[in-house]
Amino acid sequence: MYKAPRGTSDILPEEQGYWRYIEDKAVALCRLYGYQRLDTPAFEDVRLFARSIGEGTDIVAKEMYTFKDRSGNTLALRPEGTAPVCRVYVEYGLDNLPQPVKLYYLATIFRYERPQAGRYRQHYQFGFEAIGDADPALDAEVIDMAWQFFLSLGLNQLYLQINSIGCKICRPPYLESLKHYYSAHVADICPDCKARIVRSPLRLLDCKKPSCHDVAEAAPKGTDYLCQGCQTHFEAVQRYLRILELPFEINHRLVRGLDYYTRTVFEIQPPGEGAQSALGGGGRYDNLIEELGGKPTSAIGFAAGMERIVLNLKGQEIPVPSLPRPEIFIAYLGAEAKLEAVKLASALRQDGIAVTMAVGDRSLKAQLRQANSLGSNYVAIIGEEEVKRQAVTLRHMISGEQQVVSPLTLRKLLKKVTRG
RNA sequence: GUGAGCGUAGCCCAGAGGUCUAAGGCGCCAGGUUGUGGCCCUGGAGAUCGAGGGUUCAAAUCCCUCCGCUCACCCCA
Repeated sequence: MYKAPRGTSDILPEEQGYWRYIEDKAVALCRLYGYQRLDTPAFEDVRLFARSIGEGTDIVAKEMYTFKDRSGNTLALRPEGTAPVCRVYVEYGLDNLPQPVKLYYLATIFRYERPQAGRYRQHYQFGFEAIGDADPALDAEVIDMAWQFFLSLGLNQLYLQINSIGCKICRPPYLESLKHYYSAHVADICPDCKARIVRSPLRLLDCKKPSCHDVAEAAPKGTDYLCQGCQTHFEAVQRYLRILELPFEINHRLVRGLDYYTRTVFEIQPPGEGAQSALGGGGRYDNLIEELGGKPTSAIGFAAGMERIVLNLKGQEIPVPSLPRPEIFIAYLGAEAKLEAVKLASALRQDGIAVTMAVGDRSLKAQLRQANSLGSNYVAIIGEEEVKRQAVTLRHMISGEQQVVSPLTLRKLLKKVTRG
């Protein structure tokens, strides 16, 4: 028997309420903040990702779904959402629009990873990017927007963490100092961290092993090494966040896994200890557009994992609106009545009313049972009696009241009742 | 890539060598009402017990291999 590939999942009708809920909130949020939707292909030239995310990152080194197509081009299923947006910005000359350009996406992301709770090989991300300005007020607006998104979903007790990882001027000296510090403490750290000293020093700070905790706590702080520009920027961001009354905290150990980040990085965490728990994260990437062939352009963005949001909505028992149900179910008894039922269903749909018609010539009892489980408020019953009288029996499923009316009257009644 | 746990009907699961022709609940179908749902009652369908091999007089149950799922590490949303 065929099964969904490892790390992928099917979103069955009964789950769709969560997804519609999240998407609706995302779209409403983007309207409020002035972001426009952008859809890009599921795959891109592999180099777009390799260059932007960083050759040394896990995502590029071992997690991309890379393939050659029949003409020999090497493509990759998108492993993140920011690079394609930047590609579009450069390719279509969006630098000619008033800046910053604000775009959002709801898209599938693909990474070849070992699946576990909240981590999949295909997942959905909602993300938004503001490209074309370095104003710290824009950082604050993006962080605010991310925070308001989760608030609008009804999620509680979230943590907002921010940090600054500097720029290409002040980060190298900091990394040197970090390496120097850790080299002096190799005896106290885990084997993974020893490897990180060379491979990805920033990640040293992120190690969750208790044994490394003290060493990381005492490590040089990136914010102490910021150049004048980055320092001023970071302070300004915090000032705006305070004005917005966002409950942020500075986490000196917050770093992010993609190479393109500069200055502000931030993450939103749910309550509890979950393993790979970040609901969303983002940051500034002031060099990326230029690296992709555009003019030097500052930008900042955010992305959230939709599956993790669903997980948290369920965990916090947040109710989501139920999906639409048929307004009326049409039951029939006998071949002649069936013809009338088909006609009535068509007429009601012309009126814009959601109709489910019974099929399969089953007992009235079975048909009503089905109407009940579909959750329709009304059932129209057409049997021999009704055919003879050119009428239908309209049953209200909540009160149980019934009346015999003409098809025309039925249409008028339903139009009135289902409006609004 | 590493480690741990788990695979019994569509779903949740009992079962721990013979009493298993595998129990129960949900769901599904039908009847209780010659044309009336939700509650209740009755009945029914639905399981190569993940696959293959082995031990044994006897395997859902013990052993091995494989496959799959889950959780954790790594890393990320």
